[in-house]
Amino acid sequence: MCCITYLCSKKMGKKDKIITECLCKMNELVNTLNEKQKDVLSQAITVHQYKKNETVYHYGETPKHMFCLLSGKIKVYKEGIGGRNQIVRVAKPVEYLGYRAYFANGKFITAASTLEPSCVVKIPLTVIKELILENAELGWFFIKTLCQELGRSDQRTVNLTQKHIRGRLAESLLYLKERYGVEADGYTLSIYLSREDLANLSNMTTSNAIRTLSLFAADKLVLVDGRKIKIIDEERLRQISRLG
Amino acid sequence: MCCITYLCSKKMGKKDKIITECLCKMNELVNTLNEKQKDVLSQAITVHQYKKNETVYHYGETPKHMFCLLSGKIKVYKEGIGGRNQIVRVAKPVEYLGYRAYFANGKFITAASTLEPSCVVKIPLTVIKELILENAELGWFFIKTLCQELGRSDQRTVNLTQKHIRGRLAESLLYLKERYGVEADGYTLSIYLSREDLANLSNMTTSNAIRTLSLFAADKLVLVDGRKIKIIDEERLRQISRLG
DNA sequence: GCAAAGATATGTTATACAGCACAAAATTAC
DNA sequence: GTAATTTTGTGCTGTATAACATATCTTTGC
Repeated sequence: MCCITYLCSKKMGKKDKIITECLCKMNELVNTLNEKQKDVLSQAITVHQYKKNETVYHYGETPKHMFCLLSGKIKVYKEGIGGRNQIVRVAKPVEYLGYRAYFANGKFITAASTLEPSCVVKIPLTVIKELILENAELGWFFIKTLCQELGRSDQRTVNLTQKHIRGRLAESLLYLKERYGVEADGYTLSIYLSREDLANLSNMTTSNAIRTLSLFAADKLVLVDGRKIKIIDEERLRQISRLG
Repeated sequence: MCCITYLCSKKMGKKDKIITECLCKMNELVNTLNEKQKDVLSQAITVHQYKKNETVYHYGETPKHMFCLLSGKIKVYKEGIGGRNQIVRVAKPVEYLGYRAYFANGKFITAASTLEPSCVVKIPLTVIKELILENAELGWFFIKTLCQELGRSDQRTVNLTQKHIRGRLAESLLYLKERYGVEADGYTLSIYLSREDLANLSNMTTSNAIRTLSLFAADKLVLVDGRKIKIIDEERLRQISRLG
């Protein structure tokens, strides 16, 4: 991970330009702020480039910053029993991470790492908390986001516990399509996960993720080429997901 | 379900007194408000008495009110595959329910019903939203609450998916103790759930909830008398929950 | 280019748990 | 007080899926 703004610190003009570009991408959040608050934020943030498979934050750490994913992809996961990880969500640009634990007065109970090279803005949590307490509209932004995530989390609990293995994998593939979309061909998922990550997302062993994906391919529901997955028959996939 | 304030509407003094008492119990929320906002709230709320096993809100309904549980106990659950319900959380006084779906712009994806006779305040969601947008401190109250619930939900996902049946039941018993506490004897859980509800909380069949609870009793971890459950050996229960 | 390490694939075995059947006990209804 | 219904308890069977073993294919490092 390297801090872009630090690297550019000797050419202040360029640094300011980078920060401005970041704030522009974070418009959904920034638009709630007045000029003074925008200034406070722009003084507080730093920009960082992560390589693939780098850790953004660790389980058990005390949260100091929240993260805004500007480009790339990040997985948020819990370390489960016997080294088996459970991916609880995947983030795409422009989404925010790492504030939940701080707002709930606790340490991180999840970890996060990049699935691809990613550009991330770090915002000190003390600054965000102050801004929320003086700006109700910003608070509302977080409330909406949290409510959506809580809904998704409750949904996931039932999906992962009650559906059979085929239903869980089908659900995950549809989830990935909904979150990251498809490439220009209209079929290939715009994310290349390892079978292990696919398994961790679907609450199954790696072997079973491989096996079940092969079965889906044999049934002509998907077309698999290494980590590229084309979703051919979305309707039947949806049906499999529904029926468990 | 009957509306207490309506029943008393001819004696305005008594009605006002009831509303004031309610606002007093809701102090954690009400303390964030100024006098004018308190007045808006007190004009908007109604008080309702629910019998045991009454539905507070249904799956699929459009949310119009949020609920504040003043006394009693409520379960929030999702209808799963094949009629098997999954209890996602249980509420105790004084906690708030039914606002998530509205803030996320959706319909209820859970249902809620009383586990005991319960007194509930209904607050129109439009009123709460307006108050949040003009009062950052109230927004912060909801952010904190949501962050705690989201953490609990993520935790539950891993517990329910990765732990074995004994671990899941142990976890549920500890969860109930932590949420509702124990009676004067220091051991008996202050909530009497049916074996079916205990199963729905622990993601297992009713038979297995009964069987596993009997095993716990045989192992002298708990003492069971009908729906009364005494937790005898909390330390070992905690161990079983940890190890899965 | 080759060795080493990691990811993917597939078959076999073991087991935890659901599903079902049925009995006993407790609660509710009349 | 008796019948009907619901809840609780126990045993048996089947099966979904984890766990393990092993082979092949792919990537990485030198």
